[in-house]
Amino acid sequence: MKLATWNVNSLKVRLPQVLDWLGQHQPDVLCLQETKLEDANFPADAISAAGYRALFNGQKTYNGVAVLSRAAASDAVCAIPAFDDPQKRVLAATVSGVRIICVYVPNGESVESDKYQYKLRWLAALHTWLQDELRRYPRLALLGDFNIAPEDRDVHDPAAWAGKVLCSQPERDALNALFNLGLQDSFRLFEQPEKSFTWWDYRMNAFRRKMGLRIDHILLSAGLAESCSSGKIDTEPRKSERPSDHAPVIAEFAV
DNA sequence: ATGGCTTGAGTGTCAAGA
Repeated sequence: MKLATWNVNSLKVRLPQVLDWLGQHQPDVLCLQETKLEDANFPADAISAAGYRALFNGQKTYNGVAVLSRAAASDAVCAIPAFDDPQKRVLAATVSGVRIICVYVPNGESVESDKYQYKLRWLAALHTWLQDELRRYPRLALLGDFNIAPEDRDVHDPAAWAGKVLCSQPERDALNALFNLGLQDSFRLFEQPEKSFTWWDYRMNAFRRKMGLRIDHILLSAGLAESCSSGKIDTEPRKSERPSDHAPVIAEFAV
Protein backbone atom coordinates (compact mmCIF):
# COMPACT_ATOMS: atom_id res chain seq x y z
CA MET A 1 0.00 0.00 0.00
CA LYS A 2 1.32 3.40 -0.99
CA LEU A 3 0.36 6.41 1.16
CA ALA A 4 1.21 10.04 0.49
CA THR A 5 0.61 13.45 2.03
CA TRP A 6 0.93 16.90 0.45
CA ASN A 7 0.20 20.40 1.71
CA VAL A 8 -0.92 21.93 -1.60
CA ASN A 9 -1.43 25.55 -0.41
CA SER A 10 -4.73 25.99 -2.32
CA LEU A 11 -6.18 23.01 -4.17
CA LYS A 12 -7.78 25.43 -6.63
CA VAL A 13 -4.36 26.63 -7.80
CA ARG A 14 -2.64 23.24 -7.49
CA LEU A 15 -5.35 20.95 -8.95
CA PRO A 16 -3.52 20.37 -12.27
CA GLN A 17 -0.35 19.45 -10.35
CA VAL A 18 -2.27 17.12 -8.03
CA LEU A 19 -3.93 15.33 -10.96
CA ASP A 20 -0.59 15.02 -12.72
CA TRP A 21 1.04 13.69 -9.54
CA LEU A 22 -1.71 11.11 -8.97
CA GLY A 23 -1.25 9.86 -12.53
CA GLN A 24 2.51 9.58 -12.14
CA HIS A 25 2.66 8.01 -8.68
CA GLN A 26 -0.64 6.12 -8.40
CA PRO A 27 -0.81 6.19 -4.58
CA ASP A 28 -3.54 4.21 -2.84
CA VAL A 29 -4.16 7.21 -0.58
CA LEU A 30 -3.21 10.88 -0.92
CA CYS A 31 -3.91 13.20 2.02
CA LEU A 32 -4.11 16.92 1.24
CA GLN A 33 -3.78 19.94 3.52
CA GLU A 34 -4.54 23.64 3.02
CA THR A 35 -7.12 22.98 0.33
CA LYS A 36 -8.62 26.41 1.19
CA LEU A 37 -11.96 25.40 -0.35
CA GLU A 38 -15.48 25.19 0.98
CA ASP A 39 -16.88 21.68 0.48
CA ALA A 40 -19.32 23.01 -2.16
CA ASN A 41 -16.34 24.09 -4.28
CA PHE A 42 -14.28 20.90 -3.94
CA PRO A 43 -13.25 19.61 -7.41
CA ALA A 44 -14.90 16.22 -6.85
CA ASP A 45 -15.53 15.58 -10.56
CA ALA A 46 -11.91 16.09 -11.60
CA ILE A 47 -10.68 13.85 -8.77
CA SER A 48 -13.24 11.20 -9.70
CA ALA A 49 -12.23 11.34 -13.37
CA ALA A 50 -8.66 10.62 -12.23
CA GLY A 51 -9.90 7.41 -10.62
CA TYR A 52 -9.99 8.55 -6.98
CA ARG A 53 -12.71 8.84 -4.39
CA ALA A 54 -12.55 11.91 -2.19
CA LEU A 55 -13.48 12.83 1.35
CA PHE A 56 -13.06 16.51 2.18
CA ASN A 57 -13.44 18.79 5.16
CA GLY A 58 -12.90 22.38 4.14
CA GLN A 59 -13.64 26.03 4.75
CA LYS A 60 -13.21 29.31 2.92
CA THR A 61 -9.72 30.86 2.67
CA TYR A 62 -7.85 28.86 5.33
CA ASN A 63 -7.07 25.28 6.34
CA GLY A 64 -9.07 22.44 4.77
CA VAL A 65 -8.08 18.76 4.43
CA ALA A 66 -8.98 15.92 2.05
CA VAL A 67 -8.37 12.18 1.71
CA LEU A 68 -8.20 10.82 -1.83
CA SER A 69 -8.27 7.03 -2.20
CA ARG A 70 -8.51 4.40 -4.91
CA ALA A 71 -10.62 2.12 -2.66
CA ALA A 72 -13.71 3.13 -0.71
CA ALA A 73 -13.24 4.97 2.58
CA SER A 74 -15.47 4.37 5.59
CA ASP A 75 -16.06 5.60 9.14
CA ALA A 76 -15.05 9.20 8.41
CA VAL A 77 -14.41 11.56 11.33
CA CYS A 78 -14.04 15.30 10.63
CA ALA A 79 -12.81 16.67 13.95
CA ILE A 80 -10.92 15.74 17.09
CA PRO A 81 -13.67 14.52 19.42
CA ALA A 82 -14.25 16.65 22.54
CA PHE A 83 -12.06 19.46 21.14
CA ASP A 84 -14.11 22.44 20.07
CA ASP A 85 -12.41 23.93 17.00
CA PRO A 86 -13.94 25.85 14.09
CA GLN A 87 -10.79 25.29 11.99
CA LYS A 88 -10.96 22.37 9.55
CA ARG A 89 -7.71 20.51 10.20
CA VAL A 90 -8.61 16.82 10.59
CA LEU A 91 -10.08 14.04 8.47
CA ALA A 92 -9.93 10.35 9.46
CA ALA A 93 -11.23 7.36 7.52
CA THR A 94 -10.60 3.65 7.06
CA VAL A 95 -9.28 2.49 3.67
CA SER A 96 -8.55 -1.20 2.93
CA GLY A 97 -8.39 -1.97 6.65
CA VAL A 98 -5.93 0.83 7.41
CA ARG A 99 -7.00 3.79 9.57
CA ILE A 100 -5.92 6.98 7.81
CA ILE A 101 -5.72 10.17 9.89
CA CYS A 102 -4.99 13.29 7.85
CA VAL A 103 -3.92 16.32 9.92
CA TYR A 104 -3.02 19.95 9.36
CA VAL A 105 -1.40 20.90 12.66
CA PRO A 106 -1.63 24.63 13.50
CA ASN A 107 1.42 26.67 12.53
CA GLY A 108 1.73 28.53 15.83
CA GLU A 109 3.13 31.75 14.32
CA SER A 110 5.74 32.28 17.07
CA VAL A 111 6.35 30.91 20.55
CA GLU A 112 5.03 34.18 22.02
CA SER A 113 1.75 34.00 20.09
CA ASP A 114 -1.69 32.89 21.31
CA LYS A 115 -1.65 30.69 18.20
CA TYR A 116 1.29 28.78 19.72
CA GLN A 117 -0.78 27.96 22.81
CA TYR A 118 -3.60 26.86 20.51
CA LYS A 119 -1.10 24.62 18.67
CA LEU A 120 0.02 22.95 21.92
CA ARG A 121 -3.60 22.44 23.07
CA TRP A 122 -4.47 21.05 19.66
CA LEU A 123 -1.57 18.57 19.81
CA ALA A 124 -2.56 17.46 23.34
CA ALA A 125 -6.13 16.80 22.12
CA LEU A 126 -4.76 14.88 19.11
CA HIS A 127 -2.68 12.72 21.47
CA THR A 128 -5.69 11.90 23.66
CA TRP A 129 -7.80 11.01 20.62
CA LEU A 130 -5.04 8.84 19.09
CA GLN A 131 -4.89 6.68 22.21
CA ASP A 132 -8.49 5.68 21.45
CA GLU A 133 -7.99 5.38 17.71
CA LEU A 134 -4.96 3.10 18.15
CA ARG A 135 -6.92 0.81 20.43
CA ARG A 136 -9.71 0.58 17.84
CA TYR A 137 -7.43 0.49 14.79
CA PRO A 138 -4.03 -1.14 15.40
CA ARG A 139 -3.18 -0.61 11.71
CA LEU A 140 -3.03 3.18 11.68
CA ALA A 141 -1.22 5.89 9.70
CA LEU A 142 -1.06 9.51 10.87
CA LEU A 143 -0.16 11.73 7.90
CA GLY A 144 0.05 15.42 7.25
CA ASP A 145 1.62 18.78 7.83
CA PHE A 146 2.76 18.62 11.47
CA ASN A 147 4.46 22.03 11.44
CA ILE A 148 7.18 20.49 13.64
CA ALA A 149 10.75 19.61 12.68
CA PRO A 150 11.48 16.53 14.86
CA GLU A 151 15.24 17.00 15.24
CA ASP A 152 18.01 19.45 14.39
CA ARG A 153 18.96 17.36 11.34
CA ASP A 154 15.53 18.25 9.96
CA VAL A 155 16.45 21.96 9.95
CA HIS A 156 18.76 23.71 7.45
CA ASP A 157 20.17 26.05 10.11
CA PRO A 158 19.51 24.59 13.58
CA ALA A 159 21.29 27.44 15.39
CA ALA A 160 19.12 30.08 13.70
CA TRP A 161 15.93 28.09 14.41
CA ALA A 162 16.78 27.01 17.98
CA GLY A 163 13.75 27.56 20.24
CA LYS A 164 11.74 29.09 17.40
CA VAL A 165 8.27 27.95 16.38
CA LEU A 166 8.36 24.63 14.44
CA CYS A 167 11.52 23.65 16.38
CA SER A 168 10.80 24.53 20.02
CA GLN A 169 11.11 21.90 22.74
CA PRO A 170 7.40 21.91 23.76
CA GLU A 171 6.46 21.19 20.13
CA ARG A 172 9.06 18.43 19.86
CA ASP A 173 7.84 17.02 23.19
CA ALA A 174 4.31 16.88 21.75
CA LEU A 175 5.59 15.02 18.67
CA ASN A 176 7.63 12.65 20.86
CA ALA A 177 4.47 11.91 22.84
CA LEU A 178 2.94 10.66 19.57
CA PHE A 179 6.04 8.51 18.96
CA ASN A 180 5.62 7.14 22.50
CA LEU A 181 2.17 5.85 21.52
CA GLY A 182 4.05 3.47 19.23
CA LEU A 183 3.93 5.56 16.06
CA GLN A 184 7.10 5.59 13.97
CA ASP A 185 8.42 8.19 11.52
CA SER A 186 8.39 6.23 8.24
CA PHE A 187 11.02 8.53 6.71
CA ARG A 188 13.56 7.63 9.41
CA LEU A 189 13.09 3.89 8.99
CA PHE A 190 15.51 4.25 6.05
CA GLU A 191 18.88 5.76 5.24
CA GLN A 192 18.28 9.28 3.94
CA PRO A 193 20.34 12.04 2.34
CA GLU A 194 21.38 14.99 4.51
CA LYS A 195 19.32 18.16 4.09
CA SER A 196 16.10 16.26 3.41
CA PHE A 197 13.27 18.75 3.79
CA THR A 198 9.57 19.04 2.92
CA TRP A 199 9.06 22.81 3.10
CA TRP A 200 11.02 25.78 1.75
CA ASP A 201 10.06 29.45 2.05
CA TYR A 202 8.87 31.03 -1.20
CA ARG A 203 11.20 33.93 -0.53
CA MET A 204 14.95 34.29 -0.97
CA ASN A 205 15.30 31.33 -3.37
CA ALA A 206 15.10 29.09 -0.31
CA PHE A 207 14.49 25.89 -2.29
CA ARG A 208 17.44 26.40 -4.61
CA ARG A 209 19.63 27.17 -1.59
CA LYS A 210 18.40 24.08 0.29
CA MET A 211 17.08 26.27 3.12
CA GLY A 212 14.19 24.11 4.30
CA LEU A 213 12.59 22.21 7.14
CA ARG A 214 11.19 18.67 7.37
CA ILE A 215 7.76 19.30 8.88
CA ASP A 216 5.47 16.98 6.85
CA HIS A 217 5.40 13.39 8.07
CA ILE A 218 3.89 9.94 7.73
CA LEU A 219 3.76 8.17 11.10
CA LEU A 220 2.95 4.45 11.14
CA SER A 221 1.74 2.21 13.95
CA ALA A 222 3.98 -0.78 14.76
CA GLY A 223 1.87 -3.18 12.68
CA LEU A 224 2.42 -1.08 9.55
CA ALA A 225 5.98 0.05 10.30
CA GLU A 226 7.29 -3.52 10.45
CA SER A 227 6.25 -4.10 6.83
CA CYS A 228 7.29 -0.62 5.61
CA SER A 229 9.50 -0.87 2.50
CA SER A 230 9.99 2.78 1.55
CA GLY A 231 9.83 6.28 3.01
CA LYS A 232 10.69 9.30 0.89
CA ILE A 233 10.11 12.92 -0.13
CA ASP A 234 9.33 13.87 -3.74
CA THR A 235 10.98 17.24 -4.38
CA GLU A 236 10.06 17.29 -8.10
CA PRO A 237 6.79 19.27 -7.75
CA ARG A 238 8.66 21.99 -5.80
CA LYS A 239 10.67 22.66 -8.98
CA SER A 240 7.62 23.32 -11.16
CA GLU A 241 5.89 26.57 -12.16
CA ARG A 242 3.73 27.96 -9.32
CA PRO A 243 4.67 25.22 -6.84
CA SER A 244 3.26 24.60 -3.40
CA ASP A 245 5.86 25.55 -0.78
CA HIS A 246 5.58 21.94 0.52
CA ALA A 247 6.72 18.69 -1.14
CA PRO A 248 4.78 15.41 -1.08
CA VAL A 249 5.90 12.68 1.36
CA ILE A 250 5.42 8.99 0.47
CA ALA A 251 5.47 5.74 2.48
CA GLU A 252 4.90 2.19 1.25
CA PHE A 253 4.23 -0.99 3.19
CA ALA A 254 3.01 -4.53 2.48
CA VAL A 255 -0.62 -5.28 3.22
C1' DA B 1 15.89 46.36 6.99
C1' DT B 2 10.75 42.16 11.17
C1' DG B 3 11.44 42.62 4.81
C1' DG B 4 11.72 38.88 1.38
C1' DC B 5 6.78 35.30 -1.83
C1' DT B 6 2.14 33.26 -2.39
C1' DT B 7 -2.83 32.86 -1.72
C1' DG B 8 -7.51 34.51 -0.87
C1' DA B 9 -10.66 38.18 -0.31
C1' DG B 10 -12.05 41.69 -3.13
C1' DT B 11 -10.77 46.07 -6.02
C1' DG B 12 -7.12 48.50 -1.86
C1' DT B 13 -4.41 46.28 0.82
C1' DC B 14 -4.17 43.07 4.50
C1' DA B 15 -4.05 38.35 7.11
C1' DA B 16 -1.74 34.12 7.24
C1' DG B 17 1.53 30.94 6.17
C1' DA B 18 6.31 28.80 8.26
